[in-house]
Amino acid sequence: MVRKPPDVAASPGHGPKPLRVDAQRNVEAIVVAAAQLFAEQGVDVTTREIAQRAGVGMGTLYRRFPRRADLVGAVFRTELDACVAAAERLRRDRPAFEALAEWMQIYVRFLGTKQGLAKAVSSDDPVYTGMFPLFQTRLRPAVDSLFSGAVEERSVRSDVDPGDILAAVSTLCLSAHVGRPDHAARMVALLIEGLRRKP
Amino acid sequence: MVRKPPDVAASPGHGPKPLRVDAQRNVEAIVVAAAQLFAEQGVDVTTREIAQRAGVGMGTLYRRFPRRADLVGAVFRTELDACVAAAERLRRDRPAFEALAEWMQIYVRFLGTKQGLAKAVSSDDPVYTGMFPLFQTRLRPAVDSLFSGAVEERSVRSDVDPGDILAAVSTLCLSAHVGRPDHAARMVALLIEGLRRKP
DNA sequence: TGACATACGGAGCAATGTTCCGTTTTCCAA
DNA sequence: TTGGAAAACGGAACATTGCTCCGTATGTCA
Repeated sequence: MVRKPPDVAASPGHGPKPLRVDAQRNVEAIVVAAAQLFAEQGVDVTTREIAQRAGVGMGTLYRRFPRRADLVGAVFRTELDACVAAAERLRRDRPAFEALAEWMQIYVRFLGTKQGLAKAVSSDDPVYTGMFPLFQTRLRPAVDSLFSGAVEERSVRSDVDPGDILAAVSTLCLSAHVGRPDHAARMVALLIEGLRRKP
Repeated sequence: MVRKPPDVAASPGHGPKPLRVDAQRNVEAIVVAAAQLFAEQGVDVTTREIAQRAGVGMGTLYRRFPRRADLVGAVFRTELDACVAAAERLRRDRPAFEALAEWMQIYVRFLGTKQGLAKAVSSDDPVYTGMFPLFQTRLRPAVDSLFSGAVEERSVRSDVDPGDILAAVSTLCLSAHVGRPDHAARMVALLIEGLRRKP
């Protein structure tokens, strides 16, 4: 019953079939247009508007992204990479606890710029539901590394699941409830504090 | 541009104008039907279905609840009271920190049964946006009382805003991201732990 | 270079929130 | 008790929006 998501990334060389050049061009135009519009107006922009901005028809858009959610997912995924890179950099350059705490705040700010995606992610649409696990999958190795560093350093408790923390922080940040913009940052700080190993 | 929410509670005696008896009956039928359907199928049930279950026409439903969100809000508000009552009871019957921690877990479970309302609350529709502050307003006195008890008892830090904590816990619980059902409970426990006053 | 698979565009479909309006019911003053 | 105005009712019709269909155009390759 669940439709298979489209295989559209065009990773070099090995995929089941290369897209025709016009198709490839259009896919890229669509993702760029969607990213722009999401940033400008939130994830609720209509598919019509996205297609128009990309200079393609509805049919073209839906051929590549059979469900609206697939497009949201594609844009989302694209923006994830910088965050992973930041984690790796901190892990290398800083003491473990500091790296962990600081990356969390970076992550908070990163998600803060993505307001409006909360709705999408907390929807019960299967495609969106899958997006959150994706976040986990993608970020997990980096966060695990930060965590295990801190555990070795004996600066945080060892009885918590890094995945849980990641999920909690994401939730906190993606929520549109936050009144003052620094609310999420403070709550995350508190969470990290609860994490610190007691002497 | 923002429509005024309907004044439909029919608090005894003083309102601007009493509803006609048939109208009053229908309002109640609608709220009851909506509550049932939200519980059974989530907040996404169609207005048509709600009207049908309530045995009224679309016109009747929309006369009382000009926007779908108004109805969601009405149901939401109704379910809030039990939670406030629980807080007051705990405050009376238990040591302060224990009361605080336990109420949080009650709140977690309470919200846990309301899955699917996350979407509504994190929407950017002005009516929904106002719903979260309402939660705060309604629960705030009870939670403040629990907190100030614990602060007097010197068992929690005094530099945090109870409202922040309430918001964070709500966010954590209303989120549909939680994989295992006890995730929220554990995160909240961690938050409370971070709250505890260090010796 | 021609034939065919692939891709394109956009009109049209279905679902759903919301409005409109002719009909029915309640309420109250005479 | 009753007559009529105000309030309320029901549901067909409208607007928006995600998504599908299909006749036409275009890239690809022998």
